[in-house]
Amino acid sequence: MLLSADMKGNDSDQKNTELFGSVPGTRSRLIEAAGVIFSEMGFDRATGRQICDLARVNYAAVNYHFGGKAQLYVEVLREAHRRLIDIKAIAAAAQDTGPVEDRLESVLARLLHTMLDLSPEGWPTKVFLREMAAPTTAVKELVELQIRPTAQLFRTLVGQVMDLPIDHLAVVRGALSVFGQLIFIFQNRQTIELIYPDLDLRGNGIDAMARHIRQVTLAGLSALARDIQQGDKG
Amino acid sequence: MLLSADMKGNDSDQKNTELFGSVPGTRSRLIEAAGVIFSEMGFDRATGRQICDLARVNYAAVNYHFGGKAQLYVEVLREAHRRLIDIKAIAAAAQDTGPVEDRLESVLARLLHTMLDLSPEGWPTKVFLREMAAPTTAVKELVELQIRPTAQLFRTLVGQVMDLPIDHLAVVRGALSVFGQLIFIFQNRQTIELIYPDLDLRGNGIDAMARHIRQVTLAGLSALARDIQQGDKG
Amino acid sequence: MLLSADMKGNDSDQKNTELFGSVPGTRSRLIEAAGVIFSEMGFDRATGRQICDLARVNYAAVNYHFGGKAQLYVEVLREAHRRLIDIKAIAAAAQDTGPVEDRLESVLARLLHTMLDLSPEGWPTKVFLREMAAPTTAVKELVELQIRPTAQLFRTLVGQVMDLPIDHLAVVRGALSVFGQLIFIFQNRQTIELIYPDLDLRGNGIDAMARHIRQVTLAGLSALARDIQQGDKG
Amino acid sequence: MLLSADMKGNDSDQKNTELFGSVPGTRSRLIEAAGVIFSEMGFDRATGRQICDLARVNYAAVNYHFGGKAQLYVEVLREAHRRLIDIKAIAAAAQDTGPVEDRLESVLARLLHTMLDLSPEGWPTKVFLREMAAPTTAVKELVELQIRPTAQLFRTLVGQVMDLPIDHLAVVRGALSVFGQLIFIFQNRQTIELIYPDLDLRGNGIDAMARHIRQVTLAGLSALARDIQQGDKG
DNA sequence: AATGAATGAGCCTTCATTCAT
DNA sequence: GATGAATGAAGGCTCATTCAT
Repeated sequence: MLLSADMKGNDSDQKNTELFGSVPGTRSRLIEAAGVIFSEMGFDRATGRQICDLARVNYAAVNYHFGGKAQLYVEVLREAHRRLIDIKAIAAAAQDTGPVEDRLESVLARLLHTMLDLSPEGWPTKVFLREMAAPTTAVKELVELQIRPTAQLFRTLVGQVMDLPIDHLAVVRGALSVFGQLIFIFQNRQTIELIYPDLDLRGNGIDAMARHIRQVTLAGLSALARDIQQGDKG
Repeated sequence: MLLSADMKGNDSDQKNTELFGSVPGTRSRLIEAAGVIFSEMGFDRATGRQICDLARVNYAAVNYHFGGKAQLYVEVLREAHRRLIDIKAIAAAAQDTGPVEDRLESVLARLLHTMLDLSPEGWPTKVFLREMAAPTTAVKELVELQIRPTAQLFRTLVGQVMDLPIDHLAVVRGALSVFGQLIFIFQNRQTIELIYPDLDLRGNGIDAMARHIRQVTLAGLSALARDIQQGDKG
Repeated sequence: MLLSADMKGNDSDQKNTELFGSVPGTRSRLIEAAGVIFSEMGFDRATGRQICDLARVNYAAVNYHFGGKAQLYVEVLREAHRRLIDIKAIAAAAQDTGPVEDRLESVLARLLHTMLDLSPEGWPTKVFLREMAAPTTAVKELVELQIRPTAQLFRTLVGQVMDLPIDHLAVVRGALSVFGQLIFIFQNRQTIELIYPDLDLRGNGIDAMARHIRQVTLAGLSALARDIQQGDKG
Repeated sequence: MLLSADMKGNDSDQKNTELFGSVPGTRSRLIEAAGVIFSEMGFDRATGRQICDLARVNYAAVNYHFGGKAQLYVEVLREAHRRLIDIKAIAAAAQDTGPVEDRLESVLARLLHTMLDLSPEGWPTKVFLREMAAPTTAVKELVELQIRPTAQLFRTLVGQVMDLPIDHLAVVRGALSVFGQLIFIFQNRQTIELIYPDLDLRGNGIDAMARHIRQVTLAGLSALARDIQQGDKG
């Protein structure tokens, strides 16, 4: 392989991308298009032709710029990560003062909206959660950079709700409960919509769903915490 | 005759050919082999050649017995769900007399054990979670035949737990909450183990996790139901 | 090959065919169905499945009874020949007394009707004329048995019209002129109907076409004959 | 570069790449090879591998250049008709001044020579007659682009010969008479030579045959026209 | 006599990739 | 830097055929 992704590196059409918003440069357009396609079809089902058609570039450009479909995928994951620093903002919000209930619901709503957003701009989250369910070797890096902070955040919040130390196993399981209800909806969205067509996962229903999860979780975890603190070890 | 006696003895044909078992089990061997391959590669990446090689069957047998790769896949999904969730047993448990809480607990325990007791190497688990997360067109069949009944059952149970009509949106969301906590672990086991290495999802930890979900869910849904019936519409 | 067509031979279900009109026997049904399919699709395009479906017999029956698709085709050609002895009747009519014009038109009309008949019973003519255009090795036999007599008939008629000896080259060419106008319509029927949709090749238009050919041919050949007999050697 | 100089020199790329001839001629070689194979085997029996082997081209080139076997076939049909009947020349001849009879004779002579002068080994002849006799779905394209204009031209000429309006059915049938005599020989040459071995369809006999058809047709149609105009409606 | 099961060969197509400019 | 042309490797499927009963 003559051109490694590293060699081509970080820029060289950023000049186009950033300055002239209209003609973003072949390489950038490819990543953007690949993000959209990969997030919708997954790595296997996505074809180079689809991506290049969407990016309006030559079909050989994938190999020219990235050395292959796989390397393009890695680059897409990296770009997804870059955009998802947004998570930090969420974490900041979680550390605000105020009742835990409000902070939890705010975080839930934000995440749900990001995940269920249908606009093509939402691909970073999607491609990223796809990787969680079917990890490739490329994902290890992402786990450290994206998932662990988010998980840590939930652990913190749940620890506060349950009034237990952060490394108590019940807190870990509690974080999974919250995270699970959230991610499950995203990861199985199509199937859910098939089974429950009267459930709105696109408009206002998203907020309702966030509130629902908050309510169930708070009550459930509080009850559980009470049990535990009365000696019923998990 | 290409099938030697030991070949036929080795695999699980006998238990697979149900009711009026047909004779040599080519069909069963295909499903079993396809399950293994599909669970490892996914539908797209799996090739008919791999499956037939593993099943020690002629390559045209897929078409002869199932009409194509896609229909074989559907059959594999059916078999997977059949092995994962014994709906009848669940339904029976759900119709037992006794407090709703106990019945829900019983159903949950059953599901959790069915899902989590299986080693992650078992293809039914893998192929099933793969499909729910990245639905192919085959999912419609599966939904109608297998998932919808299960979902309906959950809706009924949750409706009883919450003492709300089955088409109340809070019941639908409640069913998702329960299902979500289960399936999420299922679908993201690898990632979860990466992030929470101290959480045991293979040995005794399974029971602990089961108890956790049961406790959170029951308490959470009950509390939510109380709120709703006091006028706080979900 | 264990069973050659010859070995299976001529009968053994003729008892069914002729006596019980309702259940004609596998072998007969196969030939009949194959005739229909071959006449419509040609040998290459016809598939064994189509034939067996139409005949409502097992898919392996073709090989069982005939030893293969090719041998079935030979048998179909033979059967076509058997039914086309009808030609003899035409020849007889041609030798009737009466004006040549009438006899020619009668023969033309008869042939045209047979050729353009759309009922599935018309397959013998069709499968046979198909062979004329794209002769397989199986056709040689048919040429002798079917085509040569018909050609001879036309030569006779044309000879009478032109008042020339039967082996005069002008007579041969004249026969081709008549035959050509006829066969061309059959062999290119679909194309003709595409180009001249207002031309009726199904109902009364057939008779009109026969009369047309008779008129053109008679006048044209007569004129040509006059020229020749005045010394203008063809 | 796989194409050696002699390869490129041998075939007829130069004359095929019309107008803005592209560079290496893979496409042309494919059409030429496909013509040969299709003419010998028919569309169904011909295989892409045969064609590409003959063209010394990669097997995927068919799809790349034409989008599939079917579209390649259409292109071959177009090329065949282009070579067989130079419509423009015919149309020019038809619009010459002078008596209609002369113009018809001129057109007929042209067609006959184009068709019959070609050795039966020339694929354009074969593939074209094959298609008219056993139309595939590709025939519609061909009809619209090539056959209909030619047919229209004949209708015009015959209409002038017969002094009848172009949509008179007798004109349509007259055009068929002319066309039929030509094409029939074309399509059934093998069989004809089998039956009339003393008829020369390769050497000087072609001219004789041309003159024959011209004489019969002119005299026949004229006579028929006289009859019709005297009230004997066709 | 007849059939359901199973086979093997081969075809058309698609895909990611490389070549040459 | 970028692209149209061309490649080769499979992949899924269909077909005629054979096997075993």
